[in-house]
Order: sequence, then C-alpha cells, then structure tokens
Amino acid sequence: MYKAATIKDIARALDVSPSTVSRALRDSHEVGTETKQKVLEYARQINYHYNPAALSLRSRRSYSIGIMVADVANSFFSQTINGIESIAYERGYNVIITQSHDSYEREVINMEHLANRSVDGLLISMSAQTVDYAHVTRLHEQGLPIVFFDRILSDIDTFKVTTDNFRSAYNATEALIKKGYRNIAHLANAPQLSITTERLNGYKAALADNDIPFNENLLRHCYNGGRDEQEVEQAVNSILSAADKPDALFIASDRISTACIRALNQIKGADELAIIGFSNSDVVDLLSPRISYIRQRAFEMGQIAIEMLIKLIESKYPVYEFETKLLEAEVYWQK
Amino acid sequence: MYKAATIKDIARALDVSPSTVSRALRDSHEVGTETKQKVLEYARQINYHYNPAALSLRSRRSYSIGIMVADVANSFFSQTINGIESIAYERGYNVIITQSHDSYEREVINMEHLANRSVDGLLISMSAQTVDYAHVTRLHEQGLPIVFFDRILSDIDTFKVTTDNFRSAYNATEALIKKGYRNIAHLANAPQLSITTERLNGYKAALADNDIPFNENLLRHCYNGGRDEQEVEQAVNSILSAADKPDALFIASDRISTACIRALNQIKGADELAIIGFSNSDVVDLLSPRISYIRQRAFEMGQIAIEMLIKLIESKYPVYEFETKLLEAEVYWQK
DNA sequence: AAAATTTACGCAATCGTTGCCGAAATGAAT
DNA sequence: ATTCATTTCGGCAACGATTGCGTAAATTTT
Repeated sequence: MYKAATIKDIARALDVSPSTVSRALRDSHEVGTETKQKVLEYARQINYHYNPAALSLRSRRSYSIGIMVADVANSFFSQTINGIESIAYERGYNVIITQSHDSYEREVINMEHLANRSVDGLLISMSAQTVDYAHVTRLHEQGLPIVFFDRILSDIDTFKVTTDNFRSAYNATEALIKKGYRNIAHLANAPQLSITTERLNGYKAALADNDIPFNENLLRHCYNGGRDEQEVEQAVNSILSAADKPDALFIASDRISTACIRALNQIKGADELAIIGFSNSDVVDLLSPRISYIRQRAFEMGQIAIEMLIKLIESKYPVYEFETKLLEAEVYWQK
Repeated sequence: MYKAATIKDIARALDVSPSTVSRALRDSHEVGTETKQKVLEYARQINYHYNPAALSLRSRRSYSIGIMVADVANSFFSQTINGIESIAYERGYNVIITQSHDSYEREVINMEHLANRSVDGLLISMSAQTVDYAHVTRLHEQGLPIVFFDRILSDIDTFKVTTDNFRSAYNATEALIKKGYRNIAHLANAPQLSITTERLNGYKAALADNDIPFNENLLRHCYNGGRDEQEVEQAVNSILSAADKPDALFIASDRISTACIRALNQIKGADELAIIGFSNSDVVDLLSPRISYIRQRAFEMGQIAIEMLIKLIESKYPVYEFETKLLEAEVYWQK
C-alpha cells in the first residue's frame, strides 16, 4: 500500500528537525532563507502533501464545510453548489454535500452526521417538511457557524442570503396584470418555507396595488414541494375547475412548475392559460406548454453564502453583526 | 466555542483508563460486562462521538470516498450519486463529490485534490475531454482503490459498472428499423469515451443485421458532450441538410438530446423525424418535440459501484480478480 | 495446594503536525 | 569587552484514539 511522505521524512532527509520543516513549509520568518529553500525544494521533489487528518486533529479544524440541500438533481441547487465549490476549493475548503430530499428526518440525521464529522461550518437550505428547528438551534447555540441560503430561518440569528422573493413575485404578478390578466392563480410551496411566504406576499401585494382583491380560491399550497405529483395535479385540477376560472398562473417553484406542466398536458383547453413560474432548469424553454420563468441567481447565491460562512469560520472573535443579502431574479417571458 | 467529549473525558469520569473506554466502545471481549455497560451508558449520556480526525490519523483511513462526475446537474449523475450515498452513509463512509465539467484539467486537479485529501477510494466517471489517462494510472498504481462507472477506462484493471451500451443502442436502432425507418442518423458523444464507442457499435451492428449499410454522412460526433450548443446545432443542421436526409435520429446522450431539441425548435419541417435518445431527465416526457428515450438504471449503478469500491477498500488482501458489470437500460417510446 | 490459564485492565507508543520554550549563534550597542 | 537583542533552530508535549504488551487477580486445572 502507498504511503505518503511526511514532514518527518523531509526532516530526516535534510537533517533538520520536524519543527523547522513545518515552519519552512508555512513560510514562517523563524527559519533561515537557505533552509527554507532547501525544504521547499525537497518537498516539491518528493511530492509532499500535508496530512489533513493530522492537521485537523492538531488544529481542531477540518477544513471542510457541509452543505444541506433538498436535492442535487434540482437545477437551482446544483447551480448554487457550483457557486459554493468555485470559492470553497480555492480557499482550501472541502465540501460535503448532503440531501434532505425535503424530509425532516433526513435533514436531522444528515445535520447530525455533518456535525459529528466535524465540519467547520454548515450551509443550509431548509427542507420543505421541517417545522421544528430544534436541531438547527442546538448546533447554532453550540457555536457551529451556520449560513442559510434560499430557504432561510428568520428565527436564527446569522448570515443569510436569498432571492428577493417578495419583489420577484411582485414583479411577475404585476407584469401579468399589466398584460391584462385579472384572475391570477398562485401555486405555492410548502407554507412553512420562508420563500413561500415571501413569494405569496409579493403576489398579494401586487394584486392589492392594482386593486384586484385576493381570492382564496385561486391559491393552492403544495405541501411536499412538488415532490408529490398527485398533489400538484389535484391542485391544478381543482383550481382550473373553480367557478372563477383563472386566466393566468403563477407557480412558486421549479419542481411544482414541471409537475404542473405534466398535469396540464392531461387537460384540454388550458392553452390560453398564461403561466409563469420560478425555474432554474436549463430546459425550461423546451417544455410544452411553454411557460415564462423567473430565474434566480443561483451560482452567485452559492458564492455569497460560502464567503459569508468562511468569514464566520475564520473570524478570530465571535460575530454578532449579521447581514441578510437579497438577490434580484430575472424574468424571462415566453411567446 | 463548543468542545466535543473525548474518550479521556469518559475515562476520567468513570475512573478507568482510556484504553478500557476505547475497548468498551468497540465492544471488545477484553473488558468486563459491568464496565462495558457503565462506559456505554455514560457515553450515550454525554453524547460522545468519536473524533474522525484522530481515528483517521491513527488508522490511516479517512472513511470517506471521492466521486468524480462530469456534472451533478446532469440527471443521470445525480441519480447515481443518490445511489452511491444510499449505501455509503449506511456503511459509515463519507462522500466527497467533485465535478469535472467534462474538462481534462479540472479532472486532473480534482483527482489530485481528492487523493491528497486522502480519500479511501475513488468512484470515477471519465470526463469527455480526457484522452490522457496518466493521472488515473498513477493513482491506481500507487494502490488507491478505484472503481469506474458509466464512462469507464478499459485499460485500467479494476471493478467497473456501466450500462450495456452496445445492447441498448442495438435495441433502440433495431426498433426504429422495425418501425420502418431506414435512414437513421446518429448523434454520437465525444469519441474517446467508452460509452460512445459502445453505443456507436450497437447502432452499426443493428444496421448491419438488418442489411442497412452504415452511412458515414449520418454520423456526427459532439466533441464537447453536448456542452457546446453551437456544435450540436451545426451537427443537426448539417445532418438534416444532407443529400440522404434521415427519417430518424438516435442520440447518444442526455445533454446532446436537449441541445438537439433546442436546435430542432429553430428548424421547420423536422416534425416527421423520429427521435430516440439516451436520457435520464425527469422532464424528458415534457419536452417538445417529443422524443423517445433510453433510460439507464442510474441509481442502481451507483449502488453497485460503491459496493464494489467498499469491497476493494475493506479487502484484507490485494484483489486481482475484477468484474465489469453491465446493466440493462429501458426504452420508453413516445407517441 | 500448586500450577496453569483466563480475565480485566493499565501503560506507553504511535499516527503527523504544530505551539511553546529555550539554546546557540550572530550582530549591535554600550 | 561585556551586555543585550535578534535570528535560527531543536526538543518536548499535545491533539484523540488505538493497540501490543505486561501484569495483577481471579479462575480453572491437575
């Protein structure tokens, strides 16, 4: 079996002490220029790499961070992950990705797992099912650095980054109104998610500002975040067969959008329905029926989140001033 | 800052030696039943978890494995990852995911990174760009356990699992022939990939068995695996404007399929074209124009791959007998 | 009852790295 | 020439867990 070179190997070969080698490798001023050169040269030559386990044991740092998303298969999340990795690797951090699949149990288990694996910090987007935050609160109170992105938790005081969901929903709804639609239905996500409330409020505000009364019959929540296709199908059916049939539809998430489209394919006479939905899918423009979509700046959100987390982790003193950053989303109209 | 409980803490509290605690936790027969109970009870009580860094340093094992895929955003890969994780976590392994984005440079960098981070083994699906395998060979020769899945490397002797690409391509092509199509074009992936050759050969074999001569003009390679949409668009255009215009199209990958569909949306009069493509996308049935698709057993492939890897890692003696497992794919016809 | 064996535990070394303390050696200041 | 500061380096100990070896005491065997 292969055995990696260690500091001791270098020390022996160059007849200096391990301490000196260590210092030379970290470019300490406490070692002579000549010695430093010698060490660096030899280390390069034998392809030395530090042992992360030893470093981690010694420094009580793992140089790895944990990510908790609903699903890597979701385009929005895979794009955020790309953003996170782009920064993390260059800053020397390792990334461990876990998926909740929107299940509360898996979220709890995975977070425990990550914390026990001693990550230096956590990047979290909450699961759709979660209503009890105790597991997050506990880790937060133990001092584990946590940053929320996308689906945030307002109760916990830390850095957060998410889309300006209120404004995005407001803009999308208002644009529909300006185009002449009046009966605008809203397919919302699970009610406990921050993004759900924000988007719903934006929708309501746009209606109100344009003197359209909010109609409870035109609102449906998808409690499983679109995972349960039957649920979405039922919602779509019931909303379309309502007395005041909608002429437009505003959908709150990627997954619900596709589930909705699938449902609409079974229904005839829904062609004149204007649809706009949140989506970061890279094939959304190829779906039929065609829908307009709101695209979040997912990659950037990931980058901002990881930078916030690294700031927290590497801060010498406890941080008490936190920021919640909102990103603008872009709307793409079809047809 | 939070400080986790250690074996020493338990030893002190219970007035036994750390050795005894360690042995009790590992359920060694060398410690008395009573003591063992006491230790287990107390450990549970103070929520003891072993320190992975210490364990890793001591045992020269990291209990983490690295995954190398082109893209987590790709449905096929995200499904494989789900399969991998389902087994890995339950066997006590951590999973580190890296993406090559089909770039050779990133593949090399990421593999180095993983190896240096001292993973216990690697699960690899090759990047489309890679023609030089030296980086893989080197790690393999150093004794790092490696398992290939999907895009395998025949030159390296180890466990492999992939779809029966030859048979899948053969079946798809033959079905098209049976449906009456004669001019079947093939949009192939990057030529250096194992899956490309296998699928191409299956396509050719089906043609030959049905007395249809292979027509070079109906074959196009996408050297960037569909990443470069322009390249795919050009391929589609040139293939459709050929003298012997195809009546059917067999597409070799997910990404190329969607890029092709996007290209076809710009072209009129391609409606009568029968299309079948490899795809594990969960919205492929909603795309327009509608295509038939070959779905690989991605989740299962991930499970098999990780099990092979764990077998390699945990084997007490060097393994010299390797297996290459082929999975059947399923075809879904549209319309 | 003496000898042999088993049981149950402690000691100390080890994995690779680094912080801390101190010791030479050199140079500068008096 | 003596004192003092600085530079450059080595040695020790520790991070947390495991394990081979040693050894009392308890138990069994003869």
